[in-house]
This record gives sequence, C-alpha cells and structure tokens, in this order.
Amino acid sequence: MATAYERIADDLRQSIRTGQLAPGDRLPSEAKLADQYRRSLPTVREALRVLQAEGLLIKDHGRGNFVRRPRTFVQRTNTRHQWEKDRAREPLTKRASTGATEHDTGLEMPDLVFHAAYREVKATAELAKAFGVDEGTDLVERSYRTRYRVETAPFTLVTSYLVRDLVKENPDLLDETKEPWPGGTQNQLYTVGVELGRIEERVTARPPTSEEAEELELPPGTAVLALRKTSFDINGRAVEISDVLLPGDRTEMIFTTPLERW
Amino acid sequence: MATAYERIADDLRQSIRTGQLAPGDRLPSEAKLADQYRRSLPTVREALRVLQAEGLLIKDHGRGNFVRRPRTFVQRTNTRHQWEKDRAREPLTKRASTGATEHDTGLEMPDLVFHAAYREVKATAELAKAFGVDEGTDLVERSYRTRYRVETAPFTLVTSYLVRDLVKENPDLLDETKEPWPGGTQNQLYTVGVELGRIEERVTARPPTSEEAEELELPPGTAVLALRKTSFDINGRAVEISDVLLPGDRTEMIFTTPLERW
DNA sequence: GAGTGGTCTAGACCACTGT
DNA sequence: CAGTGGTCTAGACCACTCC
Repeated sequence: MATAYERIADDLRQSIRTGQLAPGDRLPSEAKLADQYRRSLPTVREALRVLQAEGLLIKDHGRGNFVRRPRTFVQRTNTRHQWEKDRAREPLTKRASTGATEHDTGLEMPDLVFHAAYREVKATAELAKAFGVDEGTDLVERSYRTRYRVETAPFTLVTSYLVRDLVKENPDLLDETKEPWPGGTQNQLYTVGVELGRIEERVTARPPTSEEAEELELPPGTAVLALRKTSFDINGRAVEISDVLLPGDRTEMIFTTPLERW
Repeated sequence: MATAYERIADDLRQSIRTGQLAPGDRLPSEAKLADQYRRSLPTVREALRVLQAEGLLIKDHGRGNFVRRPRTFVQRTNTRHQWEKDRAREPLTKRASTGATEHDTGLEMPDLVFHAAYREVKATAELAKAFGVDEGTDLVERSYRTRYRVETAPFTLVTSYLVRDLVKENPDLLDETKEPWPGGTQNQLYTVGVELGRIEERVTARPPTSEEAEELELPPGTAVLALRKTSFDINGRAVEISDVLLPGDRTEMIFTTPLERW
C-alpha cells in the first residue's frame, strides 16, 4: 500500500503526463488540494515536494504551484576546442567578433554579460598532481561567470588555473581588465608559445553546494554538471585546468568522437 | 535572519566539513537533535532533508542518519569507441575476452552481471528523425542493464535502437540469448557490412523519473546522467541510437578531444 | 486586504533495525 | 523489546504576490 502523499503525487503526475494539467498551468491551492484529497496540508505539501524534485513542478511563493515548462537548453560542444584552436592565430579583428560560447549557443556577444576575476594562488595537492608540478607552485586563478543579458543567473561558473611561470612573459594575461580576451585561452597560450594537442573533459553530476545553488539560482533538487577540463600541449603536458559548473536542468553537452577508418 | 532549519543545517554542515562528523559517523537521533537545538522534530527533519539533498547525509530507516562516504566512481570514456572499433574485426577468441565496459572500468567479465531484452518497435517521430527514416519504420529495441555481481542495483540502463532492415541479414542479431555479443555493437554492425565513422554523445543531467529512481536504487535527490549516443557510419548515416542512463552520484564520464596540429 | 505558499509546533502512530 | 526514522494530523503564524 502506497502512502498518502505518494498516492496524491501519483495522481497529480498522471494529470501532468496526460496533459490534463498543461505546462504553465496553476494547480489548485494547497488548501484546496488538501480538501479534495481529504488529507492534511503537510501531506499535500509532501506530495508537491516529490513532484518538484522530479522537475515537474515549480513552487512560487505567494502565487501558486505551476506545471513546469519544458526547459530550453544551452549547448556546449567539444568541437568548440578545434574551432578555438583554428582561430587562435587569426588576426585580432577576426578573433574579436565571437568566442567559443557564441559558437556553441548561436548567441551574439551583446546578448552576453561576462565577468572575470583574477587571483594568485598556491597549487593544492590535487591541482599540483594534475599539472605535474610541486605542491605550492604559483598559479593564476581566473574566475568567470557568463550570463544572458536578459537573465539574472549565470549559466556557467568557470574557475581556470594556469601555472604562473608559464604565462608570466605576457603581463596582459594577469590583467583582469583585459577580459574577455579576444580568441580565448588558446590564443592566450599562443602568445606565450604554447600549442594545444589534446583536451580532456571529465564530467560528473552532483547536487550543488548551498553556495553554488544560490549563485546559479537553481531550484531545489536540481543537479549541477561539473566539468573538469584539462588542456594538454603537444608534448602531453597539462597547461590549463578549468572547473566548469553548469546548471544541470538547462545544459546539454555534445561530444563528437571521430573514428579512424579501417 | 535564516530560518530555524537552515541554521540547524548550517551547523551540521559545518561539523561535517570540518571533519568533526566523519564519513560513516552516525548523527545523534532526530529526537536528541530536536532537544539539543530546542526545536520540534519536524524542523530538525527539514534540516536533515536539506543535507540529504546536498549529498552529505544518508538516511537509514530504523538505524539512523549517517554522514555520507565519498562516492566511488564508475568511469565511462569516449576512447572506448575507437577501442571497440579496433577490435570489431578481430577473431572471436580475442573479442570474447573483454568488452568496452571492462575497458572503462578495469573490471573483469565475471564481476559483471548482464541482462538483455529484445523487442520490435515502430519508430516514433523523434527516433525517425534521428535515423532519417519514416515514422513507423521497424526498429529493433534492445534493453540492457549491467551491474556488479556484488551489488543489487545496475550502474547502467541502456536502450539501444537499430533499423530492422539494416540488421535482418544476420538473424543472430535478433536473438537475445546471444547477448552479450562478443565485441559489442560495432562488431554486430560489421557482420552486416557497416563501418562506423563518428559517434555523437549528448549528455544532460536531470532528475530521475520515479521508475528510474527505483530501478537504479537512487537515493532521493540524486540526478541521472542521460546520454543519447548516435553512431554514424562512414557516409554520415545514423545506424544506431542508444539512450544510456547512468546514476549521477557515481559516474564520471571522460571525453578526450584530439586537436589537429598547426 | 485576500489569497497564496513557507515555517513551525506538539503529539500520535507506524515501520524498520538491532539485540 | 528498545530505539530509530517515516507518516500524518490540526492548527498557528509569517512572507510574498497581486489587486
């Protein structure tokens, strides 16, 4: 025998799946649902919580509970890497027009708001291992967030690390007022003589920390996609590491793997 | 001013982060916590629910609340595709020894339990579009689940589609007792004269449906990684489509993108 | 101000786990 | 059996939204 809140949840879920409750519709108020199902208010609220965790429902304080609309996805491809590499040696005028994010999303620069911050940090054990350097080595940490101009929440948080010694020849790379750098990281590395040979991306899904949930304005129960990108130069040395955080409920990542011919 | 349950959650979260409460530790009973914080039981339970959603806590009915242990990850790479292609034309003896899952996880065949089911279905609008065929075209649907012998829950659910006409020349491909097919899908396709040229994988994170949560034995609040894999032959035709469902809390996907030299 | 969801209480009873 | 978490109730008061 299912519990009372499960039965209410099942019933409402059914109404949503059949379209009896359409996306955007407001549900009856919690008090009315309690009456309807002859259950107490907390029990009804428990049922709604289940549906919220399944992504079927949006709760809006003071307004009501609404059937969630299908999500619009932001895409992120791995073909962006080759695209960025091809442009890294192009003249400034060409590089300035669009970046890799625009390549992925089809949006234009003016649609996006970009924010960057720089910091010098010492390599943690984990980062030192990933870079193949000693713990405590000087790193440059750059934090980015990018959002649509029309929205308040960013759709990516990026924390990027470079070994300081590698980039010290180009002081512009340590100047946060120079961001967004036209042409992106691969062009930045080109200015200090580095060519990338391979990019590795490790992807996991996990619940956001409370801080991350707040910054990305994630509804409760939404996971984040955590992507650890490591860029290797043509000699196989790790030269840049980025931790990218993407809201799981509106990001689609597309990876294309070419195969060698028989 | 934070709410009561938030303050309790913050306090416990702090204890966990500092290690005052170590992974595997049991928390005081909910009644004791209620006493301690001078709050009602439901308020304490609300706080614990927050921590559970953050993946910091495991609730175990009748036993207690426990600090969650760090998760052990199952890895899934995209280098598996080239690896599988290289083996697709090898003799049976070599193909039989290990499959792509073993390549990724480092496990041996005897560690894994494999289950397959076959069904003939008509192409939905969505699948028809992805295959570039007419809606209603005959497809073969194969469902797999793979789990560790020592665990009860599978770590992948796979639903794979092939166009029936493409594989009808080899009747073994329609026989579910022949699974796991030594050498995997790429060898199966080789038997009907298909060579793969490119594989595209689209990854999203979303909350599981109630059915999926049950089948994967996911704790509440855990997301699934949903991967739509499309295999294209050397002429760019989609020949196989797989929907792969992975538990988000213990899967790491690794994608390597090689870059062309300047 | 009326209507909505959000927080909190005090307590009852049930279900699961271990001894 | 004792101790734990899971479900459910009836009701109070607060915070937000919209008219």
